[in-house]
Amino acid sequence: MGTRFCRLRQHRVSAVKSKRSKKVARFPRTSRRSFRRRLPRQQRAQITLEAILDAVVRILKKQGIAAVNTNRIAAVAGVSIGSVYQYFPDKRAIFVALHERHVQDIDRRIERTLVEHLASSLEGLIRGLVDTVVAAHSADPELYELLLTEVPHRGDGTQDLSSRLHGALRSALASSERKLGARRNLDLTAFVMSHMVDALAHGAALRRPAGVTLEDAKEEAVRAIVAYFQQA
Amino acid sequence: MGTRFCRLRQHRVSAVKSKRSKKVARFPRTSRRSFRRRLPRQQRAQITLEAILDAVVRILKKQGIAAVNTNRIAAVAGVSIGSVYQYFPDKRAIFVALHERHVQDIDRRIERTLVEHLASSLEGLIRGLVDTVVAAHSADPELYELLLTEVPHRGDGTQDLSSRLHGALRSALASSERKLGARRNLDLTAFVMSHMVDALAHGAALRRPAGVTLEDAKEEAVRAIVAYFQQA
DNA sequence: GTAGAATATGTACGAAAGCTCACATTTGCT
DNA sequence: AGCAAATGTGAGCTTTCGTACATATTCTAC
Repeated sequence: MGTRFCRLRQHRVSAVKSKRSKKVARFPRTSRRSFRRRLPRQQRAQITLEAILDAVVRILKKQGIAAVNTNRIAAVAGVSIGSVYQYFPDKRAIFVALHERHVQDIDRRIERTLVEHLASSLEGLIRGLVDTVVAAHSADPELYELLLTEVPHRGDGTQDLSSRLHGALRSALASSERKLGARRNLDLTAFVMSHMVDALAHGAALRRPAGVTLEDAKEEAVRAIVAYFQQA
Repeated sequence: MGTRFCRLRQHRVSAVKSKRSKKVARFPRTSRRSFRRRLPRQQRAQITLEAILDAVVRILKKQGIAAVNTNRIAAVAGVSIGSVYQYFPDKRAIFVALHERHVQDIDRRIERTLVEHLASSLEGLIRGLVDTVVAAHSADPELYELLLTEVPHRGDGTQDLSSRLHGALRSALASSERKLGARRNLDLTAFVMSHMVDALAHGAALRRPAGVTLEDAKEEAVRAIVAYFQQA
């Protein structure tokens, strides 16, 4: 019963329902509704929006993707179905927004890490990034796994984790403090390093083989990335 | 119009449809139908099954995931909707089977590569694996991307590419021909290398930054993995 | 405090999609 | 040929999606 999780916000029930005019001209089904309906301008709208996304997460974790339908989302969020469709054009858009929220969370973490390591050695930066990505995935591994495998989310590249890391590493490498030999291709180096950070941190957090501790995996990941960077 | 792609196999239309007894006891909706309905024993059943999976791929590539519904799958496969549900308990299971088919394809390629490189140097093996995985992803990058992002597929770990690579690399490393220092943890080394192969090959095939050629990316991937392995 | 904008409600409903089942057809086997 | 098992069929039932809209509540600005 999802109602246990409803928000406490209460809504008065309308005392009177007027008769509806039947046979109204309906919105044609063929029109494309790929836009988000309404942008939240007030804080309560933002709360509603978050409640909807949180509801999806709860249903997903407790009952699986098959149980996620729009009516249940509304019920668990403690919101009417009408409100759901005021912010999302369709069910799929809800999933995309959920992914976006997750990606933005990781983005913020990476940004913070970059700032913290402006003066660090390259190894320090690498270690910081690995820690950050591991932490991001470890915070809620179950959810992360579900988002990755069960929830469709459109692969438009730009919201891909390693492409964010690529940009971060590229500028870090380009900064005069940490020069790399002129012979090296900046993009190529950043490409390899970003995919290594992503994959190894992800693997360390979620796909560790038996007999390998998280600490060992993180340390080895850092060693591998540094080894690559320092190769002759 | 999906019908253009229908199989040519024709079915006679029943001349007479008997009246159905109304109000029959329906299959209770609550019962779990997580099993595959029927196992194909004859060749035509296997053909039907493949036709269904191929139909999904065609719809997916031409019209996107939103257009993939069970009725259309049946139509494009040139099969009745009933046949679809004789082999798959639900729509989701079709997606899972599609993933399985893909994973098995990659598995076969990896197995072949391993056999081919039984006598090769480690670098040769690494290069072979990178080539193989890149080739597997390059064969149909669009489909691969769709499968990964749009098509839900349940993440049960074992069908994960890098865990297959892990096993392969672990035994390759363990073979007496290519000893690694006793100080090194076999699982840990295989863990890092498998994730590197997977991520870098995948990245090289599908997520290459502008200005980096496929060849460069592959070569750099091999260099990075070898550098890790050879580090002091 | 009041007007107007923004937000929320929820029933009713059409369209589409998921899925079932009684029956028809084909195949393998003797 | 003939029978059972395997396979295939498709009308139609059930569920979900998403819309419409009249109405109710809350926020913001003045």
